[in-house]
This record gives sequence, structure tokens and C-alpha cells, in this order.
Amino acid sequence: MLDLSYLKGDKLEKLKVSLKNRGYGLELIEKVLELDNKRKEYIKKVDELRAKKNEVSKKISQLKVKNEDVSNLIEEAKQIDNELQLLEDERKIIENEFYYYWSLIPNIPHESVPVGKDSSENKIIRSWGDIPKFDFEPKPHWEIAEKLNIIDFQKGGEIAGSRFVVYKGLGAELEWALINYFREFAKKRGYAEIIPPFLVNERTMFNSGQLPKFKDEMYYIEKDNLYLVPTAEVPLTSLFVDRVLEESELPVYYFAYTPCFRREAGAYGKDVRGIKRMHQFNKVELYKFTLPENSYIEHEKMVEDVEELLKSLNIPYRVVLLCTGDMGFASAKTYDIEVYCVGQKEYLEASSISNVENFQSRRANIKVRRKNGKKEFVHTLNGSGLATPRVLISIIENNQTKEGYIVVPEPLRKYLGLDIIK
RNA sequence: GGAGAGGUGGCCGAGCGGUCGAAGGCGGGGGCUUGCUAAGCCUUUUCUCAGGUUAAAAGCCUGAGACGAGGGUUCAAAUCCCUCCCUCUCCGCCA
Repeated sequence: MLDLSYLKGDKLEKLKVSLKNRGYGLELIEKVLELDNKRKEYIKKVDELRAKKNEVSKKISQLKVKNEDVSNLIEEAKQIDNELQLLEDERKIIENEFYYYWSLIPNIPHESVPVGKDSSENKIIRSWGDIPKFDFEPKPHWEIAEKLNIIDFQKGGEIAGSRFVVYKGLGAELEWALINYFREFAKKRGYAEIIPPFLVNERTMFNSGQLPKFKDEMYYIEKDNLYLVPTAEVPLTSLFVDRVLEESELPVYYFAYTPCFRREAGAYGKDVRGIKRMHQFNKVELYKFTLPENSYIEHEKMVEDVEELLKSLNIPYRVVLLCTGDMGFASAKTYDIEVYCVGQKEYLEASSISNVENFQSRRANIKVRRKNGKKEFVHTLNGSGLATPRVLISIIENNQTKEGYIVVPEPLRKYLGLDIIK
């Protein structure tokens, strides 16, 4: 959520440019401005009336001490009260409506973010690694995994539905090997481990920006009013909810493994084969709380962390700077890291690393007390480090052999106790 | 799920119908002191919204609101009543 000062003067112009660059129409901001004006009118009216009432009340208490008659004043106060009641009700409706629309306004992109309409205008920053060559036609991961009996797509469908899979035997072991390797890596890089709840309440979903805009993307348990986490970013954001941190406590680095649950509403028919897009997947998430002035340095450092992780697994990747039109709702600047998969013959997004500045901390009310005593919202950053499915695809496809086996990347061998899956 | 206790400013903790945005302490800021040993003394210190002042911001001024959340009683609520949420203790249930 943005500061309300974006509704005035120069900042309003900035906000309008931001919305345009993100591909939003004018309707939203017009609606917000209209409601803001109405809201201010009501605030003024209500405040004035309340001031009047407070004055009368004060008079009553003063006279009462002297034992004088106050029945006239009480009558007057009652009348003001009637009027006030009506105004306050109307004001509340307007304010709620205003804040609802205001919370649909996305973050302002950082000045270093390229302006563009969609993913075609993202900027490739750098690439690493050689694309493996084969003297046979490489197969897609689902064929290899099915044949080796390490992923059961059929069973996933039977047990839960499409876009769910069952990892079996060495498949499950490989999955855990990846998760544990990611965890170990994050720990080495100075992040502290968290195991958060996998179900969270509405406020927590609001804090990270998932609600109210993306309600349909989430699994919701009506009976208990809880949501399944779509990413560990959600509970991690709320780790310091309603808190004021000391400057000396920052930066804080956290990581958490969680399964991630996404309805993938609107993705029907897209990426249906394999494990590229699923309703449930595993991810280790990196998260930072930083001082505002340090967040962009910390952002670059987080990208570097993930790059090192991919290098250690010898997975070819490229770093992509998302343009304004492709960036997520809460983000001010996002790098995607895409891994190359020979079976798909394309780069797949395996990590998304964002600096959301104070967009989430404002919602979650997380501040830092500066040396001068002033309180300021902290900046938060999040990045996948990493999500398993796309990494798994890359490993299966890039390390396949002619016989349909998978050569296990060196760092994972100690977990599996073998070099090759056959 | 049942019984009880409680939720107050960065923290601890008073207040239990009007003069309370809230005593006191700790912590933080500023200053003074430096013969009674990283001490003492003085002073200051919540946030949000609206309006005014301003080129604008800061600051300042005016008003409103906030003592877990939401309702209610009352001219007036941190203080009384109701509902919900959370924390703690005990009991029950349970991996």
C-alpha cells in the first residue's frame, strides 16, 4: 500500500505515470480520487460537529462541578448527537470504500525499471552457463520422470486433481535433496531458518499484498477463515507485524521452506504437461527486512545469492529485469532468474526476487526507530531461493542420458547416496 | 471444547465515568555537571487523519480520532455492558 501523500501534487502525477506504465487504465485512479474528495468532505463535516459536541460536553462538566443546572445543555448535546450519528455512518461507508480501492493500487516502480508493456520488453541483464548439447534428441522431463517411475502424474490427478503430482521413491528423495540443499545454502549465506504456519489469516494475506486483489488465486478454508500460503513470503512478511524495530536489529535475513498452494485461476490449458505449473509445489524463500537506504544493495546481494546457488548446481540461467508492465503488484523492482531446460528448449522462471520497498511494511505496520527518534517503515525484500519444480525440470532435462537416466548434480549426491538415477 | 486471569504509549506498569493522550519507571533524544568510579542532575520523547500557514517539504497552529477489534449505554468511556480475537493458568481431547 502506498502513502496517501500520493494523492496530492507532484506525487499524484508520479502515481498516474506508474499506473500507466503498469498497463492500468484511468478508471481506478479516477474512482480513488472521487472517493478521496468525498471522504475529505465527510471528515470535515464530522470533525466540526464533533468539536461542537465536545465543547458542550466540557461545559456540562464544568457547570456540574458548581452544581448548576445543565439540562438545556444536555438537550443540545443530544440533538448534535443525532445529527452526528447519521454523518458518521455515511462517512464510514465512504472511508471503507476508499481504502478498498486504495489497496488495489500497485507499488510505484523504481526509476531503474524499464518501461514496457509485457514480458517481451523485459531486459536480459546477464546469462551464465553453457547450454548442454546432446548427440540425441533430448526428451521432456515428464517422459523421463514417468519412465523412471519417480513422478506419478496419473496418481496426482486421481488423488487431488490436475496439476497435482506424486513424487515417488527417488523422485521424492531428489525433491528433498533439493529442498535440503537450498536450506543449507541459505543458512550459509546468513539467513536464519523459519518454519511458519502454512495456513494464515486474512490480515496476514493483506499485509503481503495478496488480499484483496488476488483472492481468487488462493485456497481458502471457509470454516476457519484461513488461507493456504501461496508462498512463504506471506507469513514471513508478518513476522514483525505491528512492531517497531531498533536500527541495530536490521538487516534481518530469514529463509523458510514451505509448500506453496496456488489455484492458478485463469491458467487453464496453459503448461498442462509436466510439473511446470502446479497447484502445490515446494519452495525455499529468502526474505530480508532492511533500512530503506540499503534495500537496493540488499536486493542485488539477494540476486547474487540465488545465482551462486544455481552455479553450484551447474544450471545455465539468465537474470532478467522485469519491465513495468510485467512486474508484480507489490514490487518496486523485480529480477527473475530463469533456468534453461533443454527438453522445453526454453528458459523457465525459477526465481523472482523483488524489492517491495515499504509497500508491505506499511500494510503490516513494521517500522524502524531511527537514531533521531523518528519512526520509519522498513523495506522488505523477497526472493525464491529456490522453487523446486523448475529447477527439477532443468536438472532432469539437462542431465539426461541417452538411456533415459538422470545424472545427479554433484552437490545433491550426498543426500541421495548415488550419482545416477536409473 | 470447559473454567478462570488478562490485553494501556518502544518496553514495564498505574488509572476503573468528566479536569486522561493517559502517573511513575525503563529505554531513546537534547543539555548541564564531572571527585563520590560506563555515575549524577535538568529537560524532552506516541501515532493517524483533516484544515491553516508554505512555492513545496519540514516545522508550527487549529480541530478530530486512536488505551486488542467491533458494537452498545451516557451529554461524557481506557474506565460500565455485549460480541469477537489474542495471550496466560487449570481441566478435557489429541499427533
